Amino acid sequence: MTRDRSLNDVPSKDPLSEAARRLFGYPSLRPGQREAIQSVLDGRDTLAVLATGVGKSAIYELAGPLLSGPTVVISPLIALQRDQLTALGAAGKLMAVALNSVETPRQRQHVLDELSSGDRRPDFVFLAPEQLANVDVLRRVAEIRPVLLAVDEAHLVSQWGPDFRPDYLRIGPAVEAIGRPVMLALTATAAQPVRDEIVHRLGMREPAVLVRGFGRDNIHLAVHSYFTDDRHKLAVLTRDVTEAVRSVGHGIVYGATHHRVEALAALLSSLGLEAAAYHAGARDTVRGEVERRFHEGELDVVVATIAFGMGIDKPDIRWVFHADASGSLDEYYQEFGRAGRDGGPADATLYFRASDLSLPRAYAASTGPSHAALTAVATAVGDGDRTSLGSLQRRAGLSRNLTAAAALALADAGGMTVEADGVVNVTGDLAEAVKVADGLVRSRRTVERSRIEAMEAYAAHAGCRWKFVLEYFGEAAVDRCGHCDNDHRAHVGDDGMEAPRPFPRGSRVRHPVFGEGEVVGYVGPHILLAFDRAGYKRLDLGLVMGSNLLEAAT
DNA sequence: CGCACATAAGGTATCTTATGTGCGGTGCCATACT
Repeated sequence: MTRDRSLNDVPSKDPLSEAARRLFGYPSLRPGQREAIQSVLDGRDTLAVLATGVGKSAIYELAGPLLSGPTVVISPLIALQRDQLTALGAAGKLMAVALNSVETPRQRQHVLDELSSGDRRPDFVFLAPEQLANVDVLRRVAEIRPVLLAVDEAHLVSQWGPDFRPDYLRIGPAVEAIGRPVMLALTATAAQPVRDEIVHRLGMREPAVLVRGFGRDNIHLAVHSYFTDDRHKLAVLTRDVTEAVRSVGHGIVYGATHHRVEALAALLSSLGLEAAAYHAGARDTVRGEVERRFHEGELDVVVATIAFGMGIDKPDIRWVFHADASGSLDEYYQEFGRAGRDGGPADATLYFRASDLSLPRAYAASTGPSHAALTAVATAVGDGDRTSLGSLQRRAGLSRNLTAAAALALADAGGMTVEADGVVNVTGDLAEAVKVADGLVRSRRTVERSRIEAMEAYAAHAGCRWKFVLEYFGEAAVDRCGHCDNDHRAHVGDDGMEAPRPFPRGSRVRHPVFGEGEVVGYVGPHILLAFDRAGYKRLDLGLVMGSNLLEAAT
């Protein structure tokens, strides 16, 4: 018999909040968290796009135990896994383990044994996606019969999967192999095309998609783009950094290359600031020391490449300046979003020159497996119709990742399948599959390139910048946010005339050249579209209206 | 894609301009060495 509490507890406690308090001591749940947990508890695959600071990990921390079974968490960085283990350890009531290459073989074996036969099986298992490629790990994970699989930083499926860390594309098959638990994908940023790719790649079934706002009222957006050359830009940037450190506090400068951030850090140091460089080329001890000093407030500024970010949750970063533009608005949003997490005022300023984008363009041009790699892998399959990724790698003479990326591209092209355990089955004509895969890689490069155009369009935008960002992420926005540079200038951009809006935001349209796509939003005299194949395009509304360039599609 | 740097060419300036080439971001994991 449950005790009737209606008499002494005026509003009856809801079970989620109670579990949150009992298990983790969370005083309350935020709206996004509650909906996502409920969705998972209802047995639905769930994609939660929740802004930084909402506490996404709390969703699987609570949903797993409430489903009364183990949770597998796919996490991209060992450092993040470590943070989560520490947090769960501090809560004290639940058992969490991680499997990664840092553990000694003994520790690793101990964890594996615990999965199979321990007296008490772990409530949480943290893994990088690469671990799922290990058949032993896969088997043991299957044995604990996980009830929930959570993919943290799920946008990486789309961002890193196609070439950098192809194991991100193998999560989908692995989910089937471990008994198809409920899936939960978590991210702080995903524009509509990215959401679609996450759902598709992970093989989520009719997922609930929860999107909390992308707006951050405390962050002021600005772009400076009047520079005569790079020296001029750096002169203005260093002046602004000095001023910002003096008047509001510490921040981050993002730069494009190792050499760039080293040089800038040295320059700022020579001006008397506590500045340090951070990039993946530095020794781990140096990187750790920079993180620690920044966290403890010893540094005025960290000058960093994109390596500095995930896991940095210092709340009082007052400004994020970009010495070089990011490769996409998605990345830019992630990076500047590290400012002002405490809710206090913060600045996100882009120091822009059009030539900044040449580097991202070069990366975009080389993304995905080359024709040579596709051919090498197709040839390595030979006459046999069943082989493994491991033997393909040896025969093709390519790296593990490139082999996997090429094999997965050939699988997309219908030439083969790649099973969770790495078994490759030929299912079609491989010569044909190479051609199709080439086409798929090319169209991916086109899409990557279009994302750079969106970054460029942001830099050039004369209207409200927040409106531009929010519409990019598929969110309705007011015409003037009041906290960006353009809104502070009088009568710039938006001239008050209502531009015509022939298609609702989010609706499907068809273009004679670019094919089908979705309406992202209306930016000044342009309509911003995300085409399935051609990527982001900004089209002139006058032209669109005048020539019936677009028609509604279903 | 385009910048930085190296080399070559031009014609006689220890120097300018043209042409060529390399290079650039994220991290897992396994394996082969001290």
